[in-house]
Amino acid sequence: MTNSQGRTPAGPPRRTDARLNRERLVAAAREVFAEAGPGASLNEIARRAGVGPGTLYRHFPDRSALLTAVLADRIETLGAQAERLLVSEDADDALERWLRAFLAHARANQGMGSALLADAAGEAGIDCHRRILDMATGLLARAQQHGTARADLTADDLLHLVVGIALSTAQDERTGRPGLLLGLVLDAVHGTPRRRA
Amino acid sequence: MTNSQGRTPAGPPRRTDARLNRERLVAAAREVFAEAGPGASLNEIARRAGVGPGTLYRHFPDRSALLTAVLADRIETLGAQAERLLVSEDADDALERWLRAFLAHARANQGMGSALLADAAGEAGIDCHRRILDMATGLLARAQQHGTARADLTADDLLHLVVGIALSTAQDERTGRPGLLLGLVLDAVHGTPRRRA
DNA sequence: TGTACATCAGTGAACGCGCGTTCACTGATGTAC
DNA sequence: TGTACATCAGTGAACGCGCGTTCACTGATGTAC
Repeated sequence: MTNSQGRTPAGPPRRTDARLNRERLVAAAREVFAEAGPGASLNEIARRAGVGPGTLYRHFPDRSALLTAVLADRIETLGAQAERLLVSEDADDALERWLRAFLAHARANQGMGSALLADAAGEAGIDCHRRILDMATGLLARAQQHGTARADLTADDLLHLVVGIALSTAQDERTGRPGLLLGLVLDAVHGTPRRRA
Repeated sequence: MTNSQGRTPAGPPRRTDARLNRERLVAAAREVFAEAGPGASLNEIARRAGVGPGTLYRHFPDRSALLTAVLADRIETLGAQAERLLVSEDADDALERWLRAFLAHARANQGMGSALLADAAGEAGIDCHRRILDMATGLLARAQQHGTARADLTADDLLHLVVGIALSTAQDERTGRPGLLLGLVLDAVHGTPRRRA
């Protein structure tokens, strides 16, 4: 109420060691989730962060809170990019660029996809979902109005396809593969629906 | 060597109770894998089959053997369908029908996708992978030669996309969704690649 | 600036749980006569 | 067809493991004076 140095009620903890540990935990979680998927061991994350398991629970009441924290800065990045792209010249190109970025993030964090799509536990998870969906919706709508994207297409469909690519190529070492598959999907996005016989 | 009543060395066990239990285990595994994914508890499967855990291990040395057994009849079905479709009239339609069937199977058995694609443990898993890939390759090649499928497309790409759809819609209750997404992918399959600016 | 103290964060052993897996034993089955 | 037996399958308690989670205690930090 009085001072402002990280004193905001919803902000990070105000003690510096607490904040440091929080950062360590998120960093470790990012690593471990990337390696072992969203079901990775929380104890292992605490271990990797160099703190006791109790510390992890002090900062993050459950797995989904931790997942959300890991996702948060990725989403921040994507959000910034979306804003920039929303005012760019080529609406189709903007959509493509953003989807490629999203794919990269989803691949780097297996949890992203699965956490975002369905049973995204907790309010925070829902919020992530919503923000991603909003970005995609904005870019897609513009590509439909001022570009060549098909009208019969929802952002949700598009995200499902991209997340699918991320999931099905999760253990694929060939780096070009996901981008190639996304290219195929993008062809469908800009093509016209087949005429049914 | 002498008689033929299930005496084949690689065949199912010859005692009738053993065979019955094997069938029960596979049926239970089908259920449980469908519910909990390929990482489901083996003890739970044994429990659901009404046998002791030891019995499960007698029949299936490891999880992948069990997964493979569950997949086997699905693959049998898909294989029969592929043979029929390979001599059907419309090559494009044949590919589409088979992909839709494959998608349904992959969705009904979350394990199918992940087990088939990457770390398909063991020789049997590799074999499943190979068989599926062969079917897809045959149908795609025909659609490329006698239909309208794009030439710059591999069966592996196609399967990745379809498995991606299966994975990303795994917990989706809307039944029409996966088919719709596959429709989009099929549009890309038959469309021409975008001209790059 | 220096000190005392209340508060908040960290610790890590411990718990209960379900998992995969084993193995000594029991029991059912198929076979040979 | 009927019986004796060897073989093979089933049993399920038990083991060790790592998991998620808790909590009584310790210690560091920021604040007030």
